[in-house]
Amino acid sequence: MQSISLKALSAHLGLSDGTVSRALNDYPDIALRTRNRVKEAARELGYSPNSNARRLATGDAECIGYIVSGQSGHLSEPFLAELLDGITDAIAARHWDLMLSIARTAEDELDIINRLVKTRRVNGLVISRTLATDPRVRLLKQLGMPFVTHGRTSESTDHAWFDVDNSRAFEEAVRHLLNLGHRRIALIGGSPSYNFALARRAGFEKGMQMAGLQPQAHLVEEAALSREGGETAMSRLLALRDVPTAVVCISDVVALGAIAALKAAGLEPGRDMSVIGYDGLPVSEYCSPALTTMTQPLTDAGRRIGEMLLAVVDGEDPTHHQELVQAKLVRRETDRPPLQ
Amino acid sequence: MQSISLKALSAHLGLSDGTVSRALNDYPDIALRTRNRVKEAARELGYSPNSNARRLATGDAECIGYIVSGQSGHLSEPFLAELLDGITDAIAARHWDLMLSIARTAEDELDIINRLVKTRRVNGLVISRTLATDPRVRLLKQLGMPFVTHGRTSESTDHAWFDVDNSRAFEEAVRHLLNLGHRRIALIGGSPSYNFALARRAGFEKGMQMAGLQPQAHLVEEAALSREGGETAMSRLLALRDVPTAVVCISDVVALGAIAALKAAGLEPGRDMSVIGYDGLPVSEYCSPALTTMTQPLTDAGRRIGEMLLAVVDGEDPTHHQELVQAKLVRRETDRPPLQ
DNA sequence: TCATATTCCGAAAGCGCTTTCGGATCAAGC
DNA sequence: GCTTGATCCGAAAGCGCTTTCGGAATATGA
Repeated sequence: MQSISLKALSAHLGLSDGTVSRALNDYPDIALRTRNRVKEAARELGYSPNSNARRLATGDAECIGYIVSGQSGHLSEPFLAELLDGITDAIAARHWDLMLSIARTAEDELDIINRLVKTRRVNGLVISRTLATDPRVRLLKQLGMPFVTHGRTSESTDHAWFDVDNSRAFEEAVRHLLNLGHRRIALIGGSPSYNFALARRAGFEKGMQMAGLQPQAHLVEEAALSREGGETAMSRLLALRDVPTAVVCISDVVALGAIAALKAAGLEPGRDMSVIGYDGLPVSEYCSPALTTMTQPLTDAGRRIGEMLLAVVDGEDPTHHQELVQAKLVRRETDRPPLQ
Repeated sequence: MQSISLKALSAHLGLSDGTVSRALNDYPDIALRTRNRVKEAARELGYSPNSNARRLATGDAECIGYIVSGQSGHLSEPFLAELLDGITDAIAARHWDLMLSIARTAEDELDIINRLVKTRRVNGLVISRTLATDPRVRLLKQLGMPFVTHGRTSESTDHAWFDVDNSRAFEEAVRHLLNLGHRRIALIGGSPSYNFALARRAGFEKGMQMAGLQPQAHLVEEAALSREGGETAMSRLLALRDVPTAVVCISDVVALGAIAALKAAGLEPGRDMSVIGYDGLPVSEYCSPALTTMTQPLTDAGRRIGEMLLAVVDGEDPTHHQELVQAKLVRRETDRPPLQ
C-alpha cells in the first residue's frame, strides 16, 4: 500500500519522467494541458514523491529544527506545546516538517547543531533561551546555516530574532507596583548569562530610577529558574531587616516558589507582599492566590518565528527579520497596595 | 564550512568509496586495520554522511514521528514536553530524530499520516490519545507502517501500545474515597469515544460495585476535557438534591475546573467535597488547595514508547511490545473524610 | 517561401551514499 | 607445487528524484 514511483507514473502517462517531474513542479516549459493531465493522474494514482530522493536531488531537507534546552534535567519549558503549535502552523503551509531535538547540556546542544547541519537534515534552526554571548549562534553563523533565535543575544544585530521587550516589561511591572504605593521593591532575577535575565534586571532598575529610587543591591536576588530557586530567594528576602513590600520575579515558576516561601512563613501573598511573575503560564491562573503576571502570546510568537525562519532560509536578509513584541500585565490576586 | 563527501574522504585515504562506506558501517569484510584507519580519518576530517543520500540508498529515514492531536484549538497536552523528552532520549541512542506534527482535526491527522508514510519521511509513528475504535491505527495497519500507540484501542490486541491501567487507577481512587468514609461518590468523566475515558469509567464503576454500591447514573457526568468542562459538570452536580460528598475527575485540568465551581459556590474543596484528579500535572501541586491526584511517570513512559517503537521498526512482533503500567495515588489536600 | 523564434518534451547526467558481486591476494592443506 | 578456502577490497549498479541541455515541432516574421 505504498506510493507509486515517478517512473510508474510517467510510464502510465506515456511521458518521460523528467517531463512529469517538471509538470508536477510547475515548470513553465511544460504545456498547460499536459501539466494538468499529469497532476490529475498523480492525484488518481495517489502518487507522492519519495522525500528522500527529492531531498538528495534538490539538496534541501524541507525540514526545520527546534532545539530545546532541557538543561536542568527536567524540561524547563512548560510552554513548549504552544510555541511548537505556532511554528508548525507556519511551516505547514509549505509542507515542511519540524524536527525536534532535546539537548541536555550546552555541549550536547552544539553537537546536535553540528550533526543536524553537517548531515543536512534541516534547512534552518530555531534556538531558544539565548545567552548574552551564545556559542550556538556563533557556531551557526560559522556553519552558514539559517536560524532565528527566540530571544536576543549581545550580537543580535546581524541575525534574525524574535523577542519580547523584557526590559520594558519589567519596567512596567515596577511602575505598576510604584503606582500602588510600593517603595521597597525587590527583584528575584536569574543568572546574568541568560540574555533575558540581564534585560529584565535592567528594566527593573530603570523603572526604579525613573521614580527617583535607587535599586538596592540587597533587594536584588539571583535565583535558579525553578520553583526551588524562587523559594530560597524569597526566604533570604524575608530574613532581611527591611523586608520588601513587593517583589518582581523573573518567571512564573520562580514566583510560585516565592509564594510558597511566603505561605511557609505564615504570610499572605498579595496582602503581606505583592508578587508579580512573568510568562503567563496556565498554572499562574489556576494557583491560589492567582498570580499577577506579565504575559506574552506564545502561539503567535511561534508562528512569527516559523515565518521568519522560512524567509531567512529563502535567502532574505536576516537583519530584516527582527521582531520585538510587548508583554502585557495581567492583574490577578497578588498585586495590592502595601499594608499600613 | 560544510562536511566533506565520502568521495573526498576515500580519495584522501586512497581507497574506493564503497570500501570506505563499508568500513564506517562496520562491515566484517573490511580488515580491522583499515576499518580503524578509515574511522580515524573520518573523525579528523570531520566527515559526516549526507543523510539524504543515505536515506535514499538505505530506504529508511532514521526518523520517527509523533503526532500531537491538538484538536481543541489549543494544545491539549500540558505534559507534552516530558513525554517528548523521554521519546527523544530513547531514539537518540541510535542517532535517530523526532519529527513532530500537530493535527488540528481528525482528518488532518489522517492526512498527515498518509503524507509522512507515503513520502517515506519516517520509519515509525507514535499516536496519542487513542479512541476506542481509532481510524488512525486502521490506516497505519493498512499502510504497513510500524507504530505504537500511547493508550490502547478496542483492537489493540495486535499492535504495540503503552498504556496506564486506567481502570485500575480509578478503581483505586474510588476505594480510597470509600475508605475515607464516602458513599455518595460522583464521576466527572469524558467522551466515551476516548478509550481512556471508557476505561476510567469502568474502573470507577467496578470500585463502587466491589463495595456493594451501585453507581448512580445521575452521579456520572460527562465533561469536555477542559477546565470549563469540569466547571459546568460540577455545577450540575451541585444542583442535585443529593449532592455527592466526593468526586473523581477524568483529568487534573477537569478537576481544576470542578474546584473552581466549588469555590464559586462558596464551598471548600477537600472539606466540603473531596476531589481526586488524574495526570499529576505540575499545576496540581501548585494550585491551592493542592490537588490529590493519580500520577503516571511521563518521562519514563516516553522512553519506553521510543524503545518499543524502535523494536517494532526493527521487525519485532508488535504484540510482544505491549506495556501496562500502574498509576499512583498522590495524596494532597483535596481528599478528606466526608463532613458530619 | 525561407529563416528565425518560440514552445514543448526526451535524454541523460547527476545528487552522495549503500550494497552486491566478483576477483585478486595470500595462507593453509595435501 | 597445486588446489582449495578464506580474507579483503574495487567496480559498478542502483536508490528515485531534479535539472540542464539540446532538438523536434510548431508558430512568427520578412
